[in-house]
Amino acid sequence: MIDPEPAGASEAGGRREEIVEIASRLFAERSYRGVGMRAIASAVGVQPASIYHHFSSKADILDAIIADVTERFIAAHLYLLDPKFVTASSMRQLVTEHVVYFWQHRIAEAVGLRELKELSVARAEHVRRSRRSYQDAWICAIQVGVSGGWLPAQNPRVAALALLSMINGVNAWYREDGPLSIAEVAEMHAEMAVTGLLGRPSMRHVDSPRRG
Amino acid sequence: MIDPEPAGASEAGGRREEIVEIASRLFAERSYRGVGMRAIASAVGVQPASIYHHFSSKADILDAIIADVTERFIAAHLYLLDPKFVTASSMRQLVTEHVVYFWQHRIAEAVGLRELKELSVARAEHVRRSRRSYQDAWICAIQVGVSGGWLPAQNPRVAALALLSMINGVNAWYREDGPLSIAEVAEMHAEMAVTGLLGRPSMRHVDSPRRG
DNA sequence: TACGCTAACGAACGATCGTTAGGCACTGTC
DNA sequence: GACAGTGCCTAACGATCGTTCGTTAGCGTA
Repeated sequence: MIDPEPAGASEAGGRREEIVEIASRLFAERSYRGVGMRAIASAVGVQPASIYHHFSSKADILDAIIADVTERFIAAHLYLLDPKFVTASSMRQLVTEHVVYFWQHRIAEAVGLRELKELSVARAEHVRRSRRSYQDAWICAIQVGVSGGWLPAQNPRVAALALLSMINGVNAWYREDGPLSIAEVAEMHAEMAVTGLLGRPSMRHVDSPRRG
Repeated sequence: MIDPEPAGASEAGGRREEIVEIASRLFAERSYRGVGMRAIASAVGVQPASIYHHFSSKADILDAIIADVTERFIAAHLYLLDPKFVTASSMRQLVTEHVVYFWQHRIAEAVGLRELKELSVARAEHVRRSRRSYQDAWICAIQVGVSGGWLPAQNPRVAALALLSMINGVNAWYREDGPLSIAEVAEMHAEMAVTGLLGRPSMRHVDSPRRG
């Protein structure tokens, strides 16, 4: 039973991964600025100075947390919104996978959402651009559906942003000890999104808004 | 032209209101922990110590920002969800007013959303309870609509939370210099919510979710 | 003139912040 | 057996944090 990583260290990865994992949990709970290097070090079971053997700065830890999580999902799923092949079915699939993925990575996603401004300007802009491309793909896909006559959405841009708010909001209220699995919630959202939010009966009565 | 409040001070209120207004803007931009008393004081045009004549602590300023904004809207609009009188029309009205109100108070709402944990436990719990009662009223109202047969929502709780995520998410993407007024966006959301998200055609095919 | 109140001031308190310097123990390689 | 590299240590750096101190100028009232 001679284990070179006696306690806490989740598995093979080593200290760097362990620091990322622990720091993201702390950042998610108490915010980036609310957690000092001493708190991270103490949670890892190490002295503050030792962290600087694995990361060049505190912001570098935040980088490592946010870096891929957001972009990996987008890069891997953008094809489902390809204007040439998008269908109601592929939209449904994407909504489902989006909800499940975001829940599975909820800690990093929460940090990425909350602490984006703490990143260096270049890094933050990169993440923002990535998100923007995902948004735009959704808008475009819905536009295609409207043009093709199989989606009656009134305003593709507003519909897309409302849809994304809806599915990004799941993490804010879903609890694992509730009556529904995340997969069930995801399917419900796919259903609400594609046949409900985007596919409502086209009675399109645009009455005049109250203020310009 | 002898003005006792020469510069910046928005109007009658006096220093206290001025500090609340400036601090909420700073907190929204750089987060609660990212803004020191010296920064607030400097933005107000005063020495740090002077702020303690108006507030007993930094957290007290945050209290003043978050205190009413969240609860005032809820208290004023909860009647629209009264189970005995709720209709599709009153739901539509509430969604519209919700979106407009939240946009008009977007700075305080952003701070209230982001920095809720920085509040004292009692204060934070009070706000959470208030939000919860609003949520529950929505769930109950949708339930009434389903029972009454005029809302085909599949799961009232999930539908309500999805709806709230959708309308709370507007502030995250809406920009005033875009092509749509906030009133127009609000009306669109009311339309999407009531005739789309909640009122989709009842083809209710509940296929088995992938994972338990 | 004396008092009390308000709103502000400059200066400093102890604590904590992110970070760095320098050294010690261990490991594998020449 | 010397050497470089790794991982961690103790100790401390200067900066900034929220807050408190004692004081003062201005104003209204007795």
